[in-house]
Parts: sequence; C-alpha cells; structure tokens
Amino acid sequence: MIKLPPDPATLLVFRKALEKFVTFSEEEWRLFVQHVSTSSLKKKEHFAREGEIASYIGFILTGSVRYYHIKDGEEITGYFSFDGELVSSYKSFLTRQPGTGYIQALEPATLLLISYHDLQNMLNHPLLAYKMERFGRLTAEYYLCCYEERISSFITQTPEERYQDLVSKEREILQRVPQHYIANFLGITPVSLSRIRKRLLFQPS
Amino acid sequence: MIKLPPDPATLLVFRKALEKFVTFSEEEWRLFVQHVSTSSLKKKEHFAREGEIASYIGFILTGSVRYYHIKDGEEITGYFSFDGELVSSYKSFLTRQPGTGYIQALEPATLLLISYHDLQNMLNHPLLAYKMERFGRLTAEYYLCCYEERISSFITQTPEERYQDLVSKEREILQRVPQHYIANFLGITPVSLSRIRKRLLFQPS
DNA sequence: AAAAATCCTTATCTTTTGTTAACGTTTTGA
DNA sequence: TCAAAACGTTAACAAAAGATAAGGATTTTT
Repeated sequence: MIKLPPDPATLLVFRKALEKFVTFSEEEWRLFVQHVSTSSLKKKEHFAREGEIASYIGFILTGSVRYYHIKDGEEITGYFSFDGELVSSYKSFLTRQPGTGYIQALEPATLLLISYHDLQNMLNHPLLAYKMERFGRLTAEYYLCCYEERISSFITQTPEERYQDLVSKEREILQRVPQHYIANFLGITPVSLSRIRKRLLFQPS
Repeated sequence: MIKLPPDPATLLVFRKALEKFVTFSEEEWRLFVQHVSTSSLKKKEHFAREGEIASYIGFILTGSVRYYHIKDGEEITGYFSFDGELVSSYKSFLTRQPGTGYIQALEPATLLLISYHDLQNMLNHPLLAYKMERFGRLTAEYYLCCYEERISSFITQTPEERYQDLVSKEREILQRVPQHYIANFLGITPVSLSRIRKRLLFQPS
C-alpha cells in the first residue's frame, strides 16, 4: 500500500461525495485536505487484517473491497464496498482495539485515506472540530441505517428472499462480485445459492 | 404514553449514563434538561408503530422494550433494549421517513424522551451544538459497533452457536425475555430453539 | 501455451430447520 | 376466581441447507 498526496481532480470527487453528509467551506476544505493521502491496492491486497488496529479510514475512488472473517480456516465474506463508499474496520478504527476480520481488494482499487491521528487532530482543531463532529455523526448515522436494514433482512427473510432482493435492488453487487462471496454475504453456502438460482430460473416469481 | 417533566433524581441517572458518550458542563446540562421529558409505558404498550414517523428518542430508566416486524401477519422480534439503553426507531427518527417496525414495552417501562425537534434545536443552539454533535457521533458509533457484531454473528455462526454466545455473554437477555422472542432474535423458530436447548442439555459443550 | 487454481454446477447423503399439531403448564385478564 | 390466552416442549413429516465430492468451464499463473 503506497501513500501519496492526492491531486486536485480526485479531491474534487471526494468533496462531491462527502456532500452527502456535510458541505465544507473553502477554508475548512483547505484544512481538511492537508490530512488526506492517496493509496492504491492491487487485487487481493489487504487493507486490514485480523489482529491489527485499523490506522486509516478510506474512501474508495475506484474499485471495490470485500470484508471477510476466517472461521475454522475458511474465509467467510461479510460485506463489500464499492467506489464512492467509505471503507474501514470501523470497530477497530473507532475503539482502537485489534480488528476481528480482513479487508481485501476485490478489484484493483484507488483510495483516499485519513489516519486515525489526523482525524483526531481535525476533531481537536478549533476551525474544524464542529464540522468534523457533524461529519462523523452523519456518517455513522448513515451506516447505522444500512446495518439496521441488513439485520432486519436476516431475521425476517429467507435466504431465497434475500437473494431476490439483491437481484431487484442491488444488481451491481451481482455483476461485480463472484458468486461464492455473495453466498456468504447472504448467510448461506455457495452450493445452496446455486440451488436457489436454479429454482428461480424455473419460477421467476 | 404520558409525558411529564423529569425529577432531579432521574435526571442524575440519565447524566451518569450519558457519560459513556459525553460529559456535559453544568451550563450545558441546564440547557439540555429543558428538552427532556418523562414518559411511561405499560406492558405491551407501543413506543413506535409501522408507518409512523418516530418523533422521539428514548432512554430507558426502568423496564425493557422489544423491536419487532410484522411479516405475513406474524410478529418477528428483532431486538431488545433494557434499562440504561437508548430506544428509537432510529432510521425513522433520523431520516424522517415512516418506520417499518414496531417497538413495544416488554416489561412496564419508564423513559426519558427527547423529541426530534428539541434535538434539532439543541443541534442549532450556539452553546450546545458542538457537544450535541459529538454526543450524536459517539452514540451512533457505539451502536454501529454493536450492529457490526450482530451482522457478523449471522454470517459466521450457526443458530446453535449464536444461542451459546447468548448463554455465555448475555445471560440477562435469557432471563428477562420470553423464549419465543429470543428464537426470532436468533433468526430461528421457537420450535428450533427448543430443540437446540435440548441438545445442549445432554452435551453442554 | 501449458499447468494450476478457481469457480459454478450438480449429485448424493446427512443434518438442520420449518411446519403443523398436540399436550400440559403458566400467565393473563375479565 | 375462572376461562382464555400464551408459552415451552415434543412429535411427525416436509423442506431446506450443509458437507463432500466430482466434473467441466474459466481464469490465473508460470
């Protein structure tokens, strides 16, 4: 993982994306970008590993990553993130405890990074503190809502229904992610997903 | 649901509990408590209903609540919260969209409430804004970590393993919550949970 | 370009879970 | 206090998912 200062074009993309949460003034943005660096990941390169404390939160400019755990020697994929989204071993990053899972590039990826210490510095900087707290709040609330939906789906839906939702609402995941990872993501085995797909071919709801 | 101004003793409990997230100065607390009211729920009384926009976030002083959805006419329990925890249809509260589930008192409950509009007022109040943004950020981050663990458990563990975790780590839930709700919470049917319990009786790991 | 690894499907068999229903027990509410 | 409702267990059967292995297609690596 290489770290470089970002160029103006990529920073503009980042600024646009963050407007989903907060809008920075020119002055604030000038201070903010001093803490941003770029990085890239080759396919299968790791962004986070079990046992490590996450030092960075990333913004995916291009490419994608997958989150996975290892259980009984087997990789189990829990999630994916694509360009335009944030990536981090959040719990580890936030609590400063060793992470319990891995994050790996699914496709070659370019990232913008902010380190934990830089983020703390911004949260303590008189001219940035308020806006950064707000940014942090809205970001966490946004992902909280996503997680809430995800948990609901595990409790109220069958694996087959979860797959159908994926087909109708998140086709991009299906197109960019190998099927055995999607199976884990749905909470089932690849073999079981293959059977569900076959069933749906002959009774497409 | 009745709303009353809170008495000093309960406010002190609240203040202690919130110190997990932020510490208010005397001045800040004085302003803060002006926006807090009390309420109580009889057993089975609803705090939130499907289709309603959540107007309040609550802090549970005593008692407990359960979160549930209705699917095909059946109640499916997704979560519980106990005294000392926050309660809200978060997504609805945060996004101002109709909620998709119900929240009901599992035991008779007393709550402290903050309305959405009062919270917005505090977020806009010059002397409170910063502290409230911080409070919101840390709260959301805290629950984000909880949700992350919960999702992991659905992907990496069998229902039986999830039940064993509950036995070893969250015995309080087992003691205060009827078993058929716990079954839903684990993502299985009550019959299946009964079978798992029987299995574990004869092979207690 | 050849060899190796990965991926998806399919088949078989086992295990688990879901479904429905019945039964006593406990709790609730009139 | 008494009837009704709710609760946990168990049984029997059906449906679904897990485990394992094999085969062919695709991709990756060397």
